Amino acid sequence: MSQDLPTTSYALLGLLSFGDDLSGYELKQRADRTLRFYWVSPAMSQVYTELARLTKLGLVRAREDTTAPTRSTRRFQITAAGRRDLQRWLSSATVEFPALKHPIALRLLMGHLAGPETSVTLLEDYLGLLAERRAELQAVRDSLIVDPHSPVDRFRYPRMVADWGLDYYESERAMVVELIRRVAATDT
Amino acid sequence: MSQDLPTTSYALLGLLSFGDDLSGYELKQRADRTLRFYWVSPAMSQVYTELARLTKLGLVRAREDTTAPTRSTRRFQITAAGRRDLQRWLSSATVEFPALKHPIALRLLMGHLAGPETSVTLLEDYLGLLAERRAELQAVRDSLIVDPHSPVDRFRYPRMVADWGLDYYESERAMVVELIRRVAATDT
DNA sequence: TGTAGCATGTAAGCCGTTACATGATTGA
DNA sequence: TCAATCATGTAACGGCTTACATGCTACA
Repeated sequence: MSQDLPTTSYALLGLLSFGDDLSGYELKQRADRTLRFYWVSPAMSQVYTELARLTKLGLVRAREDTTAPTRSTRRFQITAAGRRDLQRWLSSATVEFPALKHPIALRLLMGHLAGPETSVTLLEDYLGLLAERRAELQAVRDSLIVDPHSPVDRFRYPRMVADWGLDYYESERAMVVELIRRVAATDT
Repeated sequence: MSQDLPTTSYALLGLLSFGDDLSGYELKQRADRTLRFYWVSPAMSQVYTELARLTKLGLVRAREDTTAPTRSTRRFQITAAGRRDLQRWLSSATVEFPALKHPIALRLLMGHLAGPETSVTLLEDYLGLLAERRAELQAVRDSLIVDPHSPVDRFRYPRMVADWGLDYYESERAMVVELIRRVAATDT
């Protein structure tokens, strides 16, 4: 009966659509491994809030793990209704253009205040961050091997998305190198 | 005296650091032409809220345009303190990694639910949006010509940022074309 | 024995949005 | 004269964060 949820809800629901059921804690970990690179990694508290909402809407179902005494681990799985809703969202929602918040580009814009040296340093620092990120995503990509137990290749699409990200990081790296050259060529 | 403002405040302040004074309305327009592509374009209401805050902090100053009778146009200019504060922010703040919210990548991740046809359509639609955006940014880039009245080239850095964006759009286009190929190669 | 990781949640608050409210000026 | 654009603001609220609160389990 859900009309329109925030995109992050569908994102988390989507992470539960790969066939396994996860605790809130595990869902957060999966978000950190995938969602983080092209959406957001929601805070733990939001993951639990979101799971509560999705449960109330009947899009996920909790399976209480009653082995533990006090605070039990609740594992969530997507319901048939949830899968339907996700499918509807995937085909119906109008596609928005990606939103980029790029602090480095923002700072470079004000290069006339910072000066060429500071701007070059900024870009060089960014190159470092970029290499780190790239390595993290590469590790994720490497773990997305063809699942031998699955009849269909579950990770086919996640692999494509990861490759997309890696390609993006590479093109950023190349352009930042070029920008450093251009800034350094400024006569002071 | 400002300790730490949200980044958008500094972004708007930065737009006022190019030498001319702007009304809230004009500042919004400038944000739409520049900031939009790699930060956010704040809502009109926020531009005015932000200008009020920056004024209270002494980082911008309003010059009342008393020619009009009732609702006068207030034009804002950056103060010396504002310029100092921006410079401090530019050199001190730790650089955060860019945050990307990419609804298309998010949807592609769930390609196993949507199916290859829907996924291809999604990517093709994105290609259209991308071309539009590219054209918009190209128009902005073309308007950033060397200012003959300015002793230093005011738009040198904005040009670099615009070129950066154009390069990004081009690399996205190429990768999306490749992704369409890969999705289409799926056996159904 | 104590710390890191697993595990779940509530409360307060920030940043920004949309909706609402108002009015002047310019040109078709 | 009517619509579009210029122009300025307030109110309500949404989405997400950080800070806080709690407790178990495994291992060094």
